[in-house]
Amino acid sequence: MPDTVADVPPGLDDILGFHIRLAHGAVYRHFNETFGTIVPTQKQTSVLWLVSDNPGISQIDIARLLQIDRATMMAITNTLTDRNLMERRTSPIDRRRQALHLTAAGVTSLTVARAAVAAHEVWLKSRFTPEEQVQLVSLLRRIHGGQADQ
Amino acid sequence: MPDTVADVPPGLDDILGFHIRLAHGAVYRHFNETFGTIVPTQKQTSVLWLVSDNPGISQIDIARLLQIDRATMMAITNTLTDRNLMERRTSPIDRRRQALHLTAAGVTSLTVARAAVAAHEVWLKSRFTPEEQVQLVSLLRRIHGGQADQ
DNA sequence: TATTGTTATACTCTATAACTATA
DNA sequence: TATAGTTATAGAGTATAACAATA
Repeated sequence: MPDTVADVPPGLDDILGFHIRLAHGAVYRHFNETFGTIVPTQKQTSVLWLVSDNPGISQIDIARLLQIDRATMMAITNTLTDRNLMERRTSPIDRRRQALHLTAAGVTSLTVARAAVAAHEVWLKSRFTPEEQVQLVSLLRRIHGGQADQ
Repeated sequence: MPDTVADVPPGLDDILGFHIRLAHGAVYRHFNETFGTIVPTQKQTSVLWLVSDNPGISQIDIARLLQIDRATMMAITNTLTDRNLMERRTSPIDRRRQALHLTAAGVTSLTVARAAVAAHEVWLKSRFTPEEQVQLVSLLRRIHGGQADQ
C-alpha cells in the first residue's frame, strides 16, 4: 500500500464503525508490512501464544477466547500444524478433544513473533499517553465484551 | 458464531492491537449477522456511499479515502458492477480514469444499507456516552491518520 | 516518467451446513 | 441430547507483480 494519508470523508466520518474498521486496517497493514515476511500473522500468533500459555488447550477453547467460529479455528489450526508449528494430541480424558501443543519450531517462531508484537506495540502505543492507552482499551472492551482477568 | 462472551486471556490482554482486532471482529460479526442477508458488506457500503456523495469519483480516489490498495479497490468495484449497483464511465477529461456512478439499483441498495448502518450504529454507540464516543473516535483517528473535514 | 486501471495470482480470515465420534 | 472436531464449500478482503493506456 502507498503510505498516503487521506482525509476521512464527510458523512462516513460520523460512523463509529467506520473509524474502527480504518484503525483495524492500519494496524493490520503495519504489522504485515513490517513483519509479514518473518513471522506468522497476528491471528496465528494469538493462537500460538494461547497454546504456549495453556499447553493442551482445545481448539474450541481457543475459539471462544479469540471469539471466532469452530470451523475458522479449524482452518487456522490446520495451517499451523501443516507448517509444523503446532501439533494435535488426543486428550486421554475427553476423547472428543484434541490437546494442542507447540512444536520446537513453534516455540522458536513464537519467540520471534512476540518480539515483533512488542515492536509493533511500541509503534502503536507511541501516539498515546499511558492514561489514554488505558482509556482506549477500556472503551474497546465494551465493544468486544471480553472481561479483564482479575 | 455462538454468542459466547469469554474472558480476555492474560498476557494478550496487555496487547492494544489485540483489543482493536477483537473490537473490529465484534463489529464485523454483528453487522453481518444482523444485516448480512439484506445489504452489501460494510466495505461495499462505504464504496457506494462515497460514489453517491461524489459522483464520477475515480477508483484510486476511493482507494485513498478508504486506505486500501488499488488492486483491492478493483476487486470491490468489480463485485459492485457485476451486481449492477455501480457502473464505470470513461472520464472525458482524463482518459486514464474511470468515473464511477451508482445505478438505480445502487441508489436503492444504498438507501437500505444506510438504514442498516444507522441501526448498527445505535447498537454500537449505545454503550457509550456522547463524550465517550467523541473520545473514542479521537483516539482511533490517531491510529488511522485520517483528518476530520473542517 | 508517473498515474490509473487492469489482470493474474495467492493467501488469510470468516462463516454455514452437515457429518462422525464421544460424552 | 450436547459437545468437539471435521470436511466441504463459499465469499470477502488483502496484497504483489507485471502490463497497457494515458498524462
